Amino acid sequence: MTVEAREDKNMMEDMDDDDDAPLVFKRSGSSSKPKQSEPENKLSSQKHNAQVGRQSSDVRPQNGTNANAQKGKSVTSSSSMKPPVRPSLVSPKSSNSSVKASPIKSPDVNSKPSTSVVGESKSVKSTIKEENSEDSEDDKPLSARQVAGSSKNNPNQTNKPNAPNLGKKSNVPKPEDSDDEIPLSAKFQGKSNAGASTSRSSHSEEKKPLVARKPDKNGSASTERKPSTVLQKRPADGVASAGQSNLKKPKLSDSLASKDKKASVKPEVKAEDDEDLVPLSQRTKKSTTPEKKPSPALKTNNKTNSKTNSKTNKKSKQVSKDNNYSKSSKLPPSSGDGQKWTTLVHNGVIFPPPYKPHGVKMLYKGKPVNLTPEQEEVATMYAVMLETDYLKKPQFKENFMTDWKKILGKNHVIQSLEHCDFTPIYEWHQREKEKKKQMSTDEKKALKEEKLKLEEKYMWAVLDGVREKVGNFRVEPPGLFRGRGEHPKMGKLKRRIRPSDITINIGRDAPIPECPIEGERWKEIRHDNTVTWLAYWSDPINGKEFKYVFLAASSTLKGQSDKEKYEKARLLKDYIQGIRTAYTRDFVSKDPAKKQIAVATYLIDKLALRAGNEKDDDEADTVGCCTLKVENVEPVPPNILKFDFLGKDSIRYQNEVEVETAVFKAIQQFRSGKKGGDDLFDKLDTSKLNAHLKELMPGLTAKVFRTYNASITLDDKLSRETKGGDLAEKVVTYNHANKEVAIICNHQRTVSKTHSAQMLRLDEKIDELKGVLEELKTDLGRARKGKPLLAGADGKAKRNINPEALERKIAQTTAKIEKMERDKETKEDLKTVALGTSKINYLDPRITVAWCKRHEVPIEKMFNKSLLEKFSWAMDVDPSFRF
DNA sequence: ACACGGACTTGGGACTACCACG
DNA sequence: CGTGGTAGTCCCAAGTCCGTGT
Repeated sequence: MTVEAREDKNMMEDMDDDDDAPLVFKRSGSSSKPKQSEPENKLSSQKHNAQVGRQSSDVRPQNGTNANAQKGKSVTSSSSMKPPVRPSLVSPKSSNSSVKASPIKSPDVNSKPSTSVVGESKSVKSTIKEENSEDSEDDKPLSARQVAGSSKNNPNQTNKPNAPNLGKKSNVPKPEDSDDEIPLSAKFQGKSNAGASTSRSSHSEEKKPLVARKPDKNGSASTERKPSTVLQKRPADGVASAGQSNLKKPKLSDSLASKDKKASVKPEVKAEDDEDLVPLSQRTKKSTTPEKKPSPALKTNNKTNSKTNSKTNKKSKQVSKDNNYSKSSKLPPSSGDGQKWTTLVHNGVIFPPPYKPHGVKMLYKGKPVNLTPEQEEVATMYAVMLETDYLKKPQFKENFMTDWKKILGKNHVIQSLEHCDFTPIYEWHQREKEKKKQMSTDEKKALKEEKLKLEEKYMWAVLDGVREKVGNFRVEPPGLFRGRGEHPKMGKLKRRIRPSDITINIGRDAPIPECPIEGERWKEIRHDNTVTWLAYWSDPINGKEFKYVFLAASSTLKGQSDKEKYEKARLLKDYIQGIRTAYTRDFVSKDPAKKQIAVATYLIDKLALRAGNEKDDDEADTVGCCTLKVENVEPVPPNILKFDFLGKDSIRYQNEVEVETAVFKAIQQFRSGKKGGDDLFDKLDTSKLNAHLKELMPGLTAKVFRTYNASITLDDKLSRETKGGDLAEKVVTYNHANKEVAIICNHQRTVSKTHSAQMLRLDEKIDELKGVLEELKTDLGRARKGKPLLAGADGKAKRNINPEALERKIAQTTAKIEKMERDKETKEDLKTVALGTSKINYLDPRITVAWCKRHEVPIEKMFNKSLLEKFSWAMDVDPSFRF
């Protein structure tokens, strides 16, 4: 064992060296290309994700300030004591949006797609599209649509056109934008086609193989899924390339070698990208379709392969795959059987340093107490949190004490938290922090380098010959669990994770990472290429859950998956109209289950609500669409629904929305005869909902609506609201669109503690500038009349300046004031809205990249370094790309 | 039909690095 | 040159969704 490990090590190191180059995208220039081929593949397959979509703007929750407040979390400052604060606030800004669903034209929804057909469909669509071109409201978010309908009322939204149909919706404070421009709906109808229905998918049955374990080198047992045979070494190429990084070797057979592949691939790829050109509808179809559905044949192959697995298989597999389909079909290699990689090399994970006792004594009933290092460690975790709001929560304290007592032992002097005084430890900690802060820049730098050196080898993995960043190679240090909201387990001790808790997943031919802690060994070694994790351990707080180590977001693997997510959302565009028509029809279904599904789908589509899985009692009490309680939705006649509930992360969602009468009535009916805490949708859960959605579109799940609505909204707003203007104005336009999306998705943040002070300071500065402006104007008047200028504030006489110069100054000052006022507005506006989350997770980066290209905005203005890396797959999109 | 195990995405806040300012 | 505001990172919790075994 060890031996082997060693070898690896070397390898890796070498590689590392190569790369020093820090960032840079791994993929080579064309970068995306290579990948592309893969991505497609994936689509087809399995799992994954679909994601979300969203819609209209109207809906936005009102958050205003309140929202923030609500979150209980936060704030460290203790001063305020309030307990957990949560929601109190809230008042929304009122908005209501009205939404209506627009009924739209086309009839049927269901359409399930006929399979094949891709080509056809495409063409069809295209035609359609062109004709109608614009409109289709479908593309737009519901809300938007509605709004339009409602027309006047909604000020807010922005969105969509008024197409004829729209339903009405309401209002909300936002101004209306120009929605009008939008076209109408035309398109929808056709869409259906496509898809194959469903399922195809892939399940890879094989996956489960299980595990036989054998002891392996590290002593840990290794499991293998299949009978594997011998190991072959990893293909040389893999290694080689590894060093470099770039090309990923395709899984293909060696022969294909990257080059060929690329070449061949490219065209394909191109095609995809090109789709952009094509009308939306077409595009989507094209791309998506092919990708998604693997031909049966393929699947089979894959499966078999996978099963067989083991090295031999691997190789052979690959080959075969390639041959069979890969290129032509576009399927992703992985697609069929769920294989995610062929070779995987990494160095495992790094552990936090062992606890270093500080010896500072806390007081119990006023007297210093001796604690063992273990006891002291836990006491310190608590002491450090002295100034946080957590320590105001009884639940937290109780859980902490329960766990700490286990370590103190039954007869320890410390029996009650009440008599504990952690101040000495807290102060010691503050001093340590201060010391650190006071270190010179050089010292800090040295420290940083030292750390880097220690961690470097863990930062990278080589997957299929490509060097990729590892996301979280640091094992979580022990600490006190900080749950969000009113989590029943907050304050519990999260114990230290040891190597014997960790399962490593690595290529069969790769050396097993050396266990970094002397005398210990890994729990298990696996060689499962159907998953992407490099290591995992079970969560010490909730033993049923796992903590995984994955590749970073910038990796090809994640990039592919991300792209598939957006492609799926784009596919929804083709189905959305039919889906909306269908659920609208079911609002009045006699079948209660159907009716609930229809209403729930409507809410998910219109409000971008999350699915809402069931939760255990030992988790914070939060809800999503399927788990909404009667008390969370209040119908206000004639047709307004007031939502108020805690969603993911205990973030409050408050919104008033105008809905279609049928929905309004349905909600009233669902509520009747129930208590506040009862489920609004008693006949529904996420699996039923998603099963239904899958019948409407292959791979469709609730989250896809969020992605769809978020991306379509951005695309729509950008195209509608970008006027000429300078760079700064364009950026403002983008951020405005981004903000709309964040509001729709209810992405909030707490108001910074210094927000109000900052606003005041801005006001002061503006006032000051205004004073200067007045003075300049006075000066100008005098200068024009030839009078000497008045003395300045400092009492000194000013030099006389000619009127032109004064005018210039006035213009400058005026511009400065305007800019500051704009900045101030934006700041106030965004104080509770977080733009980052949607940018990272919901907005198809190709929309942004294409927009930047079209409007000559440097992409760096919109994406920071991490985002650029994460979205490297989207960089070469055609400027005409539209979601 | 379900409960449950499992894998992967999404999310806000703490922490840091960094940059403009007085 | 300290500072404070921020933008960017890190951290890890909390969701979604799939497959499975019962």
